[in-house]
Amino acid sequence: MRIAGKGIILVSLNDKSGLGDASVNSVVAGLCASPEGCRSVCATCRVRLYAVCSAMSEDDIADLERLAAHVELSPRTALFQAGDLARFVYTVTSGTLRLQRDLADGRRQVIGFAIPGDFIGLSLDETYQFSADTLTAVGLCRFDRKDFTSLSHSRQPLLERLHLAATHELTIAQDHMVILGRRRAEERVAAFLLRWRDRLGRINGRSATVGLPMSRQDMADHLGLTIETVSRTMARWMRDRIILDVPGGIRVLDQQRLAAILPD
Amino acid sequence: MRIAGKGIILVSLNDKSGLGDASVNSVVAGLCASPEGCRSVCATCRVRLYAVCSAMSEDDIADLERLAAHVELSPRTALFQAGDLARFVYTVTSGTLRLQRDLADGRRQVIGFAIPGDFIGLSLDETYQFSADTLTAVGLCRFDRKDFTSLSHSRQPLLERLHLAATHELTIAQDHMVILGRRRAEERVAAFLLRWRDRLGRINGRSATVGLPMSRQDMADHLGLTIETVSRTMARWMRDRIILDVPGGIRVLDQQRLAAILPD
DNA sequence: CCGTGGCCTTGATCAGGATCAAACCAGCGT
DNA sequence: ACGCTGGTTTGATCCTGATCAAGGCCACGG
Repeated sequence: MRIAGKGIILVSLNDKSGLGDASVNSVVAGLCASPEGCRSVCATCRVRLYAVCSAMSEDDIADLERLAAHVELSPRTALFQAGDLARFVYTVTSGTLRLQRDLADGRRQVIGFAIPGDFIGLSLDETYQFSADTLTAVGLCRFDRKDFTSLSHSRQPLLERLHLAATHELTIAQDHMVILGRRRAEERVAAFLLRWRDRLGRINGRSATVGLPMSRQDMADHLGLTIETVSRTMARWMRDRIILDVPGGIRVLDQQRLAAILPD
Repeated sequence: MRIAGKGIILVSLNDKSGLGDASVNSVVAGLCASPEGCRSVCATCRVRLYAVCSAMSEDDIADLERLAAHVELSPRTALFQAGDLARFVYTVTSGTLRLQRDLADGRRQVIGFAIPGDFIGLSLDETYQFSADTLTAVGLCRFDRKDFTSLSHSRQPLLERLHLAATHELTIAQDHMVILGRRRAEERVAAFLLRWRDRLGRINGRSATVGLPMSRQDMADHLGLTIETVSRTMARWMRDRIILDVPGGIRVLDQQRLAAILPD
């Protein structure tokens, strides 16, 4: 587990699976006793240049830092649930989260996955419109939503950057609508792998090895498929030497053939 | 056809179907000779209170008006195509447009429909990410994209309103992901009818009669279904007296049963 | 009045992916 | 080593919605 800046506390807000690592939690708690998280240090932040914070000048970043608290979460922990009062907004500094909406009868749609640099909590409403859960250990920079909103209204570059992020998200969402509405199963999986690889590449540097911290079920719920269809599709590609199974992910062996599955 | 304010020109930028009404076009052209559209008059604008313009004070609205040109389009006309250089952004003042993305092999995904008050052209990119076509006669308030962007940077309330619009669109898009990814055919059609009714209700006032300016094919391409499935589903509801066929749309007879089709 | 073209509806059949079921596998605690 | 557990793979069968095909309806124009 990565230990950042000054003092970090592990907060396991809502550990559904019982996997919370109480020992690590208590060890680190000695460094920062507040259960509300610790002051963040932008100077050492690894995602500062990617995140919305990049809009802030050296002078202004101090004001942002004053609002920020750093939070670390264990894997498989709920950050918030759809319908919860939206007190906070977040910037992801490390790890991966799953964002999803649920229907009353148990069906899920995974709206997306959040990775370092992503901003979580864009919403008009007083409540969150989706749930967010960690897949891995996750580091977050947390802001009070109301404070953050008023700061964005007094620091225009931040508002501009926020608007940019929202517009970008919208384009992604429309892309995904095409996948869900008009692509066949094989195309959906191929599109997902290629895009996920690109996204990771933008922060880690491009690599044929693609980490997949989400389960097959998560991928299925993201792509509007069943776990069996996702599993069969990828198994076929492994037999065909298009991808290779590696622990915690896959390696793309034949980018050409994978991309060729997608018309347009 | 509605004739607004001072002088209006009908511009048929790219009439694919040959349905452009040349006679009306030339009649109205006498009032405003410029093919680039005419000056807009915000004072008489019917959507001013709903649209992004609502952010502007009485004083500032003059600056917005200076950038605006009013454009009227015939039914079944292309406003822009995906990939075109994004010169303009628009506010819809009347009528309905279809927004869609196309795959190389002819499959379409209708991203959404734009109605009065909607803002079209939110995009990071220099090119449009989707195509926009009129379904009915449409009135638009047109702005040069670059001018509009710089105005929004000097008039913060406009930027805030724009950001609000983008965030709202994002929520709508996420809703639609659930429909496309996890809803069955019948649920998709029910969700569409109920939401479309709500949207129209917000500008026209609530009514059991719901105008459907889009074709069955458009609905199918919006919902990730085929035209036959949409047709069959609605035909069944008509037999069951849940909805009634009226020219140009439907009437909701049994809101209860329609809503009951949707879990959650 | 009839022919034509668009769109919509309806019926028959098909298939892609879902569902059902069982086996597999790795990690983990005992 | 053992058996549990949760996720994954694989196989057999089913079903929803797609596809294929025909016919209906209506607005237009000759």
